[in-house]
Amino acid sequence: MTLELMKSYRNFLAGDQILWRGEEMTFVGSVVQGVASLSKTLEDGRTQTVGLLLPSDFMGRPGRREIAFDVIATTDVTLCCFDKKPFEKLILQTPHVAERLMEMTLDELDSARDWMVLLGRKTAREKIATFLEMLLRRSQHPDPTQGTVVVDLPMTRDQIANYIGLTLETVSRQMTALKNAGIITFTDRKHFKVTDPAALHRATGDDRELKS
Amino acid sequence: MTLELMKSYRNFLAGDQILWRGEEMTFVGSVVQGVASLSKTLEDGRTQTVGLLLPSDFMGRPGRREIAFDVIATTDVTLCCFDKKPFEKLILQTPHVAERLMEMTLDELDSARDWMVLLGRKTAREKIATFLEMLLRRSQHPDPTQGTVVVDLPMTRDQIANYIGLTLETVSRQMTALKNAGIITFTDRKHFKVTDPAALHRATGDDRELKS
DNA sequence: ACGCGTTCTTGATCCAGATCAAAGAACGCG
DNA sequence: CGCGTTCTTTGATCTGGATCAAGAACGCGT
Repeated sequence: MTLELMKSYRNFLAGDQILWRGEEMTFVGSVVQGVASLSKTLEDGRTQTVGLLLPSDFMGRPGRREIAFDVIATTDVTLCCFDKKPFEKLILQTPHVAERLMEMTLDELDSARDWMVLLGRKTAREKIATFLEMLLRRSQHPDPTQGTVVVDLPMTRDQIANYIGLTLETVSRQMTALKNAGIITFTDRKHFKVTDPAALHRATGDDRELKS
Repeated sequence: MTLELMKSYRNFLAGDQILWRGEEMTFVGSVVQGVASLSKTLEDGRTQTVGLLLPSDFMGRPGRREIAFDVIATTDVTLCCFDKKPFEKLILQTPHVAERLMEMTLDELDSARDWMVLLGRKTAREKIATFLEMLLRRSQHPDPTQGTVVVDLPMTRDQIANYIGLTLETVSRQMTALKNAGIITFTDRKHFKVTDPAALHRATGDDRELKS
């Protein structure tokens, strides 16, 4: 009856392919820990990451048989999975869950569109700033004292480049530029602090707006 | 009870702003004829079109209070509208409609992601080819004899540029390049024929796949 | 038919970011 | 601890598309 009974956990190592494009999906689930990326590949090998799954993000689309992109574990990942069939049954029975799912899909659509603006119109620096600000916003601040918090940078320069439509060299250069501008500092390659959040936001090119 | 009773038509002239970003949406609806575009603007005026509404496309997101982008009439547009409140009530009562809505939202999400690949990774020529092929696919062939059909190009070079992340000059150049390559011909600025659909597809950079 | 604003094409030049190349860091792993 | 491997940074150069700048073609109203 309840979701609890049909729940299972799956683990993947960094680099593992979780799902292949065109593959039939047998389960839905959500990310417990780690990061996974949704990506598409052109015939000649160029790839574009079309979405990131961070902890708490939902994966899978009830009602769809197969998936339209590859899902790859960016870091080691733990997924909380439900078999698709019973899950779909549950949706039919509980309108509340269906509503929530619709809500989440609309959120995904909104962020996909925001990303279209980034990919189509933003400069390299604005892309990096937007990406880092997004990580800051989504990072759970274990200590939300408004002091600078260390943010996890859970991917390589190359993976970042694929997500924001640049090359890894440009990613590297723009990140050091942001560092030299005194906006961020790196504790190591995979962790950074935002020393000047306002300047970071200004560097994104977005309208000033703090919304939810 | 039925949708028919709460239906109304609204007309807009080319260039009219149908909805403003942040505005509260009072209705949902679908495009009867004409084309509308969904677009976002950066603080300095750069804009990116994040979606096109062609005839039969649905507009509006039940459950969401306000809209996250501007909706502008690209050509003269006729909308078939329903007041949002009663429409939402209808959804709650008819799971079938809710399902259909979910289906459409997932389709939108998929095409948004395809567009992310275009914006992030495709060359100018591939962008144009992809755009034209999309118009060809979506154009209702009044005469589906597999001869070359005249396709409507319902927007200016500038609007196209905003949709595919280029400048209007590059759009113009690449379209003449495609013409010179013998792939398409123009009857006038707003109508073209695809003389070599296979070559057009090859020019898109996409995997060969004909799916639905 | 004519004039005028708008849109489109074409040419010349420029530049942000790609590409090519080569050192440095960090990271296992035996 | 040493050593190959995989990442990252930094430098030098190249280039696709942007930008700047005229004209040419259209479309519309009178």
